[in-house]
Amino acid sequence: MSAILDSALLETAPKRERRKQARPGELLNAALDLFVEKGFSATRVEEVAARAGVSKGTLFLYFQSKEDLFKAVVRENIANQFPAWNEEFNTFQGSSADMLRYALVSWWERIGKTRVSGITKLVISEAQNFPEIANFYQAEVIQPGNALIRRILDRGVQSGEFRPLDTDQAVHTVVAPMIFLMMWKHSMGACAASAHIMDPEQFIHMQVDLLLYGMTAKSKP
Amino acid sequence: MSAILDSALLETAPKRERRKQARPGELLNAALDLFVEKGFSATRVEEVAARAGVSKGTLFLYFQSKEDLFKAVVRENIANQFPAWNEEFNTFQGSSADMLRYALVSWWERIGKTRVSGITKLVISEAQNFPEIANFYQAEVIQPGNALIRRILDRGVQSGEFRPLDTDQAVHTVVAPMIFLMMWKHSMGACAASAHIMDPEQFIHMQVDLLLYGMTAKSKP
Amino acid sequence: MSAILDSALLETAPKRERRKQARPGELLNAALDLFVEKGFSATRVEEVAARAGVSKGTLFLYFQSKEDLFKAVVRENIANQFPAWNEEFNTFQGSSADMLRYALVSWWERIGKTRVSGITKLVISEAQNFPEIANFYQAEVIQPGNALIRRILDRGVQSGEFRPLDTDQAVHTVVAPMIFLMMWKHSMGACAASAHIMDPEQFIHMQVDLLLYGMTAKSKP
Amino acid sequence: MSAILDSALLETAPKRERRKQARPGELLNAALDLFVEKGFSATRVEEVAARAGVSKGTLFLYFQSKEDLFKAVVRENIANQFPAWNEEFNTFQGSSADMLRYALVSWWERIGKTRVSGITKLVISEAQNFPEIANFYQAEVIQPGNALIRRILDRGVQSGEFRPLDTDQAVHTVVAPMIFLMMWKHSMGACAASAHIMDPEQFIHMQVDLLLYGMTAKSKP
DNA sequence: TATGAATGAGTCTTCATTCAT
DNA sequence: TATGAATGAAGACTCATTCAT
Repeated sequence: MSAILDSALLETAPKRERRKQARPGELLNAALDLFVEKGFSATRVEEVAARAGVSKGTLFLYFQSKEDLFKAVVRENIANQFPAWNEEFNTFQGSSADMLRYALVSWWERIGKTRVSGITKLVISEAQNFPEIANFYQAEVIQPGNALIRRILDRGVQSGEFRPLDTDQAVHTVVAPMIFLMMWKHSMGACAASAHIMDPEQFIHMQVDLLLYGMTAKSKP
Repeated sequence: MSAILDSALLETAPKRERRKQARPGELLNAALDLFVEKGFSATRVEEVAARAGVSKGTLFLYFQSKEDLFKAVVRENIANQFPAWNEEFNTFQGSSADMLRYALVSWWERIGKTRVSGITKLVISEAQNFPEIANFYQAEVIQPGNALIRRILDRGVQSGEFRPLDTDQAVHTVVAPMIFLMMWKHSMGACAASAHIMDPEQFIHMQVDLLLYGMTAKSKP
Repeated sequence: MSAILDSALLETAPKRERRKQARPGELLNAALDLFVEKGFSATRVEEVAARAGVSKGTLFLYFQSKEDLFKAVVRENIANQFPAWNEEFNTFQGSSADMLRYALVSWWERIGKTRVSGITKLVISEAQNFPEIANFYQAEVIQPGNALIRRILDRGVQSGEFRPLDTDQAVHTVVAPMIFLMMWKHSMGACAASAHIMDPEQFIHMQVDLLLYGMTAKSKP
Repeated sequence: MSAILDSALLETAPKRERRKQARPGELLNAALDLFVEKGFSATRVEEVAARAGVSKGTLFLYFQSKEDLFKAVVRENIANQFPAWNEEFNTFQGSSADMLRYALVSWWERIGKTRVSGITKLVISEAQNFPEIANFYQAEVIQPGNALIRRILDRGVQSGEFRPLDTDQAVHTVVAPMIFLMMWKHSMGACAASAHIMDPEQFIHMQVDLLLYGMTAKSKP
């Protein structure tokens, strides 16, 4: 079939295609791509809409504002995962050391290695210019995430597996390397020259080793 | 004649004249503050001018564009330091191991711990949206910086102090932790909760120890 | 058959059917509320539809445009009353003075004191921005209304009860206070502080007294 | 000189004419025109700018927002007159009856008969949709205006010229007809057919007569 | 050199109206 | 008939850059 015929036929295709429930998902997907690629401020809602194959107005049918769109992206891709994680942790069988390692490794699988981790880089980069977003992220991601980690640490302390810890503080020691990984991946890691010099999985295991060594030793964390 | 010498000499000039000559410096200083605080895109040239005590139009007398202003900030604060470093390295007396440690420690003193390190965070955060800036930074900072480090490594290899290395690659291993430190400082490090969990000087010495261990060992870098 | 009779008959029809038939009426009712509350321009068709319990699309099934909806509101609530008034006036028994008083008092009862009077305020407030609406209102409300009043005046003049008058002009003298009342009610009258300083019924009777005095006196109107 | 030469010469005229301090005044003047003609909501800032002979951006150089522009129009044309009025009232020689008449007549001369009175119609028409404007107008125009009138009434009561009054309430009785005049002028009065049926000056004097009659009589206000 | 007035392209957001189902 | 998804033109406001003085 010739290109001419093709385009002629396509002319008759419905211009207003309706995909109903699919739309929000397509928009969220496009938004995730662009937010990760360009950041919050530099992402144009019109481009998000275009990438999702809809007009600008359609986006505002599903999301009240650009900020709202961003929050939805965060909820869809990160915050929504917390209940499942909570569930997993409730039923986890094994030592707290294994649990910590499992948590970080599976975080890497589900978040860190995917484009979703770009969201964290974005928030860190632009939080100062968008306080509302910073607060939202703090409340919906950072606090629940920290709580999840603290549960593991508390579990280990209570079982005597870990030595007594200020778990509120120790949480940061666990989380910091993960944040570093995300920053790395979406900045220097995106640069060909630097990409190979760190293996994330290896890095995570090394961090876990370090952490466990510190938390089982008798000295301060 | 360096800007630093300039301003020193002009201290004695009549105030009006001195201010005139000092304008670019004041603008660069204000720009550095604001770029570090808000990023490139979110910094308003008008605010830079206001903070320097001049009008918006005056800024464009000295700098052709916002991008040009940014480049000048980079040159003034980073690129300009390379000749001095080169000089120091030419005359450095001591082992290459000492030289490497000295390089990283003095980098921390002169760049890393100052607000200048915020520029690197900015570039990493926004490079994707401003390719021209990325290229400029690559050419004027990253490449000279890497060259400087490679000189140390080459020196060590040639003297037999270090084992044979692909120094082009090894450079990244040296630089990456420094970049990490800057990202940390200007993102998580700015957050009170995370600030205390890492001591930069200690971190640098640890990294140097690791690097030297790796580079003097018989295994691959 | 009038809309009122329609809805009375349909009371006994099955609920679903009745609702179907009732749709335009519900829309007109909601539209009247919102037009009066917010004005023409600031009223959102979507809100009208929502208040009528239907979707935005349904509204456009019954009314071609927002303007058309407005015209229907005017017809339903004002213009439709003219035939009945005409009928009443045809069969009115009594002096023309009584007739004039009756006309104004019953206008107050049926229009002035109800939310319908808000329409007049709206038209006066926004006519300049919507010439089409201004023309429509002129043709469908003002002219028939004036004609109605002129009939009374002509009747009085012909019977010798009133002195010879340029009734085209005199009509304005009769109508102006009614318009004032509507403006008052929907602007200053809505303000608590001013609400009590005028009693509409009293005002109307006073106006009628004045008018009759003027029209029966020997001097110019 | 031919049209061609003319336009050729005009090509060389500066496109960016600078009139400095004149700008805000020109913008306020254009804004007053358009606000009165179209109302607040329907007035486009771009059109205001165009009428003032400047670009959209220039308007925002002088006024932070459309609302701010409107407030400036009100201040410039109405609120600014209160100090002068206060001064006049402080030094007024004569009876309080004369003073009241003088106040209303000079109000008509300076406000009522000018396009400025259109602002009051606008506020009354759109207050419901712009609460911020309503509050502003209440605070900057209505309250000072009422205070001015109350001073006259209080003066008359204290001198015994007027009978004891609840002057807070009586103020509305004085103000209402003025508001009516403005509404009339900018709605029905703008309509050719109704324009002649009321003479504002005559109306004002009649109102004053009525008021004075009521306030000097022994009955309730 | 220094100013600051002026510009206009670009951005988010709204809403009457259309159309496939 | 009824829906509600989709559109796109329009509007307020921003800001890097230019230019007359």
